[in-house]
Amino acid sequence: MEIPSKFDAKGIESKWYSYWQKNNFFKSSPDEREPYTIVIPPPNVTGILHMGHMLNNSLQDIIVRRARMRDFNACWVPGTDHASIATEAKVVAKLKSEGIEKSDLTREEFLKHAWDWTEEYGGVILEQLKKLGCSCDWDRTKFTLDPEMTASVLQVFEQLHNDGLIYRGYRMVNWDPEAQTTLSDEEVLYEEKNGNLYHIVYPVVDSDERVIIATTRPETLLGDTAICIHPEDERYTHLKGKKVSVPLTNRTIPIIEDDYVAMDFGTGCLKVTPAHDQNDKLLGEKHQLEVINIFNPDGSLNENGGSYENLDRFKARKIIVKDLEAQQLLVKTEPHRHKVGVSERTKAVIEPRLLDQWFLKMEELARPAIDGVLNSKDIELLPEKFKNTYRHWMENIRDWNISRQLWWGQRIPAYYYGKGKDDYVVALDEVKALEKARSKSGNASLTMDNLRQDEDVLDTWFSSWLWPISVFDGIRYPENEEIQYYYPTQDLVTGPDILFFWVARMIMSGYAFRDEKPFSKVYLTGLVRDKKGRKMSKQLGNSPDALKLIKDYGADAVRVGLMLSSAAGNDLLFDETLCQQGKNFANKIWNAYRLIEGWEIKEDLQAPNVASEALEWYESHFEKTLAWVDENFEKYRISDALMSIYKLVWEDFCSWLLELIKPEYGEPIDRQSYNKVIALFEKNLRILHPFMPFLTEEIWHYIADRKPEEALTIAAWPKVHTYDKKCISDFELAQQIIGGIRNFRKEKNISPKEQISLYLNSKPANFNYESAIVKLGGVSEMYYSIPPKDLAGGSFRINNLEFFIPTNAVEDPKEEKEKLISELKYTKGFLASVEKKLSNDRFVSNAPEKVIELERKKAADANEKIILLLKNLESL
RNA sequence: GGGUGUUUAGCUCAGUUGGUUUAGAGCGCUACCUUGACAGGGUAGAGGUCGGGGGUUCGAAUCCCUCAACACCCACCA
Repeated sequence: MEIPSKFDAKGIESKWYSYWQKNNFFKSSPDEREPYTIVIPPPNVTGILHMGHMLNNSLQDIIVRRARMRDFNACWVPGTDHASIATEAKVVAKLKSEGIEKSDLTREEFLKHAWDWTEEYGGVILEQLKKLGCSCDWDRTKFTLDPEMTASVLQVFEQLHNDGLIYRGYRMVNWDPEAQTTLSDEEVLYEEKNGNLYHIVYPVVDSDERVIIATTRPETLLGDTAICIHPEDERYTHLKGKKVSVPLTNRTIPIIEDDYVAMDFGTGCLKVTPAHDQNDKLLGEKHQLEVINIFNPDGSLNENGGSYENLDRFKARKIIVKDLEAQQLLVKTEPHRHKVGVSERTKAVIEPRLLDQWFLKMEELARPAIDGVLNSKDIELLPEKFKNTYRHWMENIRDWNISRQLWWGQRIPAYYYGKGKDDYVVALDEVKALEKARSKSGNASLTMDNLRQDEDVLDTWFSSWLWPISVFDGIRYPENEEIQYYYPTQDLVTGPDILFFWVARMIMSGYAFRDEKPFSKVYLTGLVRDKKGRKMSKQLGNSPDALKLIKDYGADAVRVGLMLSSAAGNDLLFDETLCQQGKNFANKIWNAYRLIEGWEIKEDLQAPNVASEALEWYESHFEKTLAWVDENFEKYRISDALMSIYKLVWEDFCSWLLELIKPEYGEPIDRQSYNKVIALFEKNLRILHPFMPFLTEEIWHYIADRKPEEALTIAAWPKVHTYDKKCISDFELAQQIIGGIRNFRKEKNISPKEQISLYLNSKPANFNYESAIVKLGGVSEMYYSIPPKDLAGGSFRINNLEFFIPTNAVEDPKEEKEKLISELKYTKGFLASVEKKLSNDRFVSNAPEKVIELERKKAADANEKIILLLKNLESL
């Protein structure tokens, strides 16, 4: 069969992916083997594959595939996240483009749209993962809004509420006026913005005096309920107990004192707006101030805004500033650069707002999660540097606001039956709620009509924090066979940006609901950045199209490209040329096979020495490399593992082994060498497979006609055997000598085709692999003797061996001399540094024996070499 | 403002508890090679006073101090 000279990934990827699926290689169910479980960090259901997904899912696939080959029961659970804010924002935007406002829809109508959207786009990202080669058990695909997932979430809510950990609180929350929802602190971004510091006059009541206050938000003066000064601020002490009138209103407010005020900022005098600022709220509580809310949910002013009612907050600000100016109550406007909180999703400026919210107490939940990661090492966090960040966050953990004013998500299972603060019950459904409400209120005549379910939904993370448990339905059925078998999972691979949102909370939920860690190891990948070091994001448009990369280079090449540059936990500067490198590598492997496949085999031919020696060396070298690869895998140094395989295949297998066993053009190869080289090539394919599943499976089936049960995907990962270390070091010497000959040829302009003679004074003990030197060095005659005196030629040295090659090309003894002198200079310098150490008494008395011995050997070798070089110089 | 981390070849990074030659890899670069696996290739080579300064030590890229640049996280003084 004719094999094309260039490897083309396009034709084979879907072929092998469906082959794997058809044969159920990715399916897992509990059996007698040891499980190896990974739950996928569920991507947003409406998301599309970006570089971050490519990186962390490639990593997971590599780990899972290797585990599968090592005869673990590998189970990679896929799924998607409903991502309430992100998805709802997308649906709202889509409806808007169709002329539909969310506010015109009922909850049910809106959810219908959202589900339609989910059904249309929800499978896309999972299909994209298949293109990348991800070996997930697709029959297990979960979605965080699946009925059984929702049931688990509600059950957990009820349980935590019963335990008194969930409570309602009137809290200052981050309000997004555009999405009209609260945001968690993590969803607020702070941006440096140019603003103004407005100096506003507050006239003191019954006095001619005026107090000047600096603020960045003049419109909030409508909600001011006090002015605050520092008790020791002499500029203002005489105003104690007085009142001021609020400009543009007819209200008067007290002057209070608190050392919270910074005397050196602004005018040292602070306006207090308890309804719209966290710190002001605390001040207000302390001094029992009135709370005046001046905003509507959409950020416009409400009835407390007086004549400014219904104006948008920013419009109101402008007008208020103008009005203040007109009344000469604005004394100064100075530019002020400060950070403003904006919504991560909508970019709207956050408005702090007091609202009834649901909170989860975290301190108690955090305790075992702190211990498990930091003390008992029950969970390993890689790389370790994230432990500090983890500790810092966990030890200062704050209660979690779990309610969101959205529709897309699990609706909070709280039902109100009366007007009182505690007139509500938490129940899994309406029927149970009614029952509970009747008994709690003592009113048996309550009906469904009296019940009103809370309007809010739960934070998305409140469902994903249960992910490793709920995908196996371990919340509802804690004793089920699957959760018992697969939990705890092995590895979690994700980005450091969600260490707190998600990872820490999963750890807490694992200990809380199963009394056991959710995973043994957390592997945090770096963020993918572009060449300029910027984080890849849709906004910047600097993220390459993941699917286009796969199309252009092939999935294997993209995987290799990503892995080559991703040291654990370090950010990864992604450059498309890495994919080209991966593609070149795929082609190299492809052509290595093409070479072997093209050989004619002759059955009764004796294997030449050069081939059997080289094969023997590669066998040992493979074992040594494999041991190193395994070690790197254990440490999650996937990049290093790949690099050593890359070099093994490209350099050792292709450039050394194949070149050595390659028969002369047109000549056949013996059966024994052929079988061995094929067997070794197959071993290469096995360890390459987790990285490059498509290419390797393709070649695997080219090599032989194989049944599905012999597929590479389920073949065994090789076990490390003992190997011959001497054989490796002897071959290394031969490699150096061949390098020396090649260098000599280059310097003397001797064509690689021209055969040479090689002289070596005498044959040293470890001088094996002569056949390799002869073949790759282009040596026709090898002499173990001193070359005849009058023979023209040149010399070079490897370690302390001196080689001589006769050639007429050497015309320039001056050049030869210079070379010797520079070699001598280097060696002398080196010897001097070694002798300096050895002549230092303190070194000799303090350093370990082994180190000293080593230095002595260095000195002896250097001396020997100097003698050799001097002799050469003399003879010139 | 508080914290964590990074700084080694043109680029991206290793360097495993301080001691194996006077620091390594991949890519890139330079020169030469190419009808016979692969130019998506081969061979050889050049390239770094390990961010600056100070200290500990017989010995420092590695430990300590200090300065600088950069990155990220946490808090949010109106």
